[in-house]
Amino acid sequence: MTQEELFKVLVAHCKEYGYIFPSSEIYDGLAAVYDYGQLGVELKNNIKQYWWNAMTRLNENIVGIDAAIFMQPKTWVASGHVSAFNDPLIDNKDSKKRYRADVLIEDYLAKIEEKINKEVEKGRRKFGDSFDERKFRETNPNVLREKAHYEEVHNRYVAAEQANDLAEYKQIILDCGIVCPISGTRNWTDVRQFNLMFSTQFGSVGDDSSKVYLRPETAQGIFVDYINVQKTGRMKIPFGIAQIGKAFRNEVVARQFIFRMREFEQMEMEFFVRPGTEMEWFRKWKENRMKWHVNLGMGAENYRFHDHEKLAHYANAATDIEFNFPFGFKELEGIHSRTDYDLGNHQQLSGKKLQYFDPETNESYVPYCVETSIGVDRMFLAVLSHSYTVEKLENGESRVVLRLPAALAPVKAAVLPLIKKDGLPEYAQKIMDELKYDFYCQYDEKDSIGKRYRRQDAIGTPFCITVDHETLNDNCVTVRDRDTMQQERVPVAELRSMLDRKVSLNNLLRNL
RNA sequence: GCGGAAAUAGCUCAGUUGGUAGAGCGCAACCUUGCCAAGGUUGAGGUCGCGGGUCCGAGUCCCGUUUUCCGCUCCA
Repeated sequence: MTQEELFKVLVAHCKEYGYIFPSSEIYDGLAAVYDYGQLGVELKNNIKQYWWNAMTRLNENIVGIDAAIFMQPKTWVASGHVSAFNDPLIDNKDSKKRYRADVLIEDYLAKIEEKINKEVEKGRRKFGDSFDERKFRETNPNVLREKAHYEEVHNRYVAAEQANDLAEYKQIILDCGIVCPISGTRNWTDVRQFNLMFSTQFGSVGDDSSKVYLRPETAQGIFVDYINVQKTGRMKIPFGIAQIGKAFRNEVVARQFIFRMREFEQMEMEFFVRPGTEMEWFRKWKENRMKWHVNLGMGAENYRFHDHEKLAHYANAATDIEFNFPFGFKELEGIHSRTDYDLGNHQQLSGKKLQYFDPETNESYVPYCVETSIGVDRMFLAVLSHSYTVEKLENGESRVVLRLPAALAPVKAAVLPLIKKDGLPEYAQKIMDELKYDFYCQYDEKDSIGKRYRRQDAIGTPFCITVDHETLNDNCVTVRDRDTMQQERVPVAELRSMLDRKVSLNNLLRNL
């Protein structure tokens, strides 16, 4: 099976077994929006819990918050999202290429400047030492013509930008005869606004002043709450704030199943440090986060770092942890050294002091910040795509099995009476009642035992507990392992401790 | 947003030159059944993605539209 085929089969498997459904499917769905089904939500919750506990329980200096999705709109001015997430885009119908309309016009303006400079250079060569550049610029007819044109276009462009007049953008492009660099034609579509932030009306009577955004990242909730947490939690630098929550981006193209969705969930931790120590912490968190991933046992070779060479304006170091997805190595988690960009901007725009007095150095400063940011949905996809296997058995049949890390598996154990009579179902039900407080278990008495094993394999249940006639005498059950299909006889009284050892999240955390 | 492909039962799919909607698996009930997708009986489940058009008649032909996949494009 090729990787591409595997991906398709995986999507079908997710739907068939209640992991992931297309959202609102009875109404033909909604592009790139998915729902987590009855098993998907369990796996997702386990992933979140593994992360949350690793952050907040294993690190005494990291606490969690849950900030609101709605935030005061100024937040997104300070963060840079309002300017960075708004693009007027235009397509060339011949080359099928898409451009930012403002960039096309700016490039055109730059070309006029170039022309003017060339004229000036020509003049300089012509007149030699007696060349008066200022006078030349003010009198040369070619320069004056180009300059007038530049100013006209520039003024129209600035006006269009301020008024956000998309039709005017297009008119400028047409009037200037700007062509597509690829096709060389002027066959343009209309200019459309692509706002990557979702907005909605706050309050039931809507006007522009009540427009709010759905947060495009959870991090800003941490930054605006920074001072509250630091003061009320008596936090000493270095310390971190962790958060799990939904974020929303109106992606131009959202694809590849749950890899890029318009509504997605992030697990972010912002670690605040003394300026100058951020690279040390950046390295520590790189190491720490990789350890968290590898600890799941999905193979260290399936992860790699990808250091950013081109850094975002807020960062002085950045790396991705990439995972080997069915469609190649892709970003799973980002680790960024964000300097004091966010807190600094919030301090400036809000006018509230966001400084920390460091008793060790006796100085006040805006802390620097190292961020770890992972997509829950991407993590889910990584776990699921890695776990899905089709296995050839000795008898020639094939078996579909989800080799999920046991601590993340939705159902930890299935309790199965070998047959549906002779008191076996009743005994099995008693075992269910014993285990259900600690582990999510499923009871199943329908169909042959073999079929029930396969059903549990398909949803990734690590263990099947089978009650047979002998159980009634010796109080022992058969425990069948999902991966090896090996069976072992275990006293009923020891089931709980056995499961705790093999499938509990705490045990996984202990290995970190 | 552009180009290509696709959409029929819960799932995977068949459906001939346009002529009464099909299979396997799954699901429910009962019987049978002693460890790796057993067998039997019965049953439920489809306005063929949606909307128009052509035709005596459309799952099938034409147009539009929605969603998905692949490729561009975009990507804090």
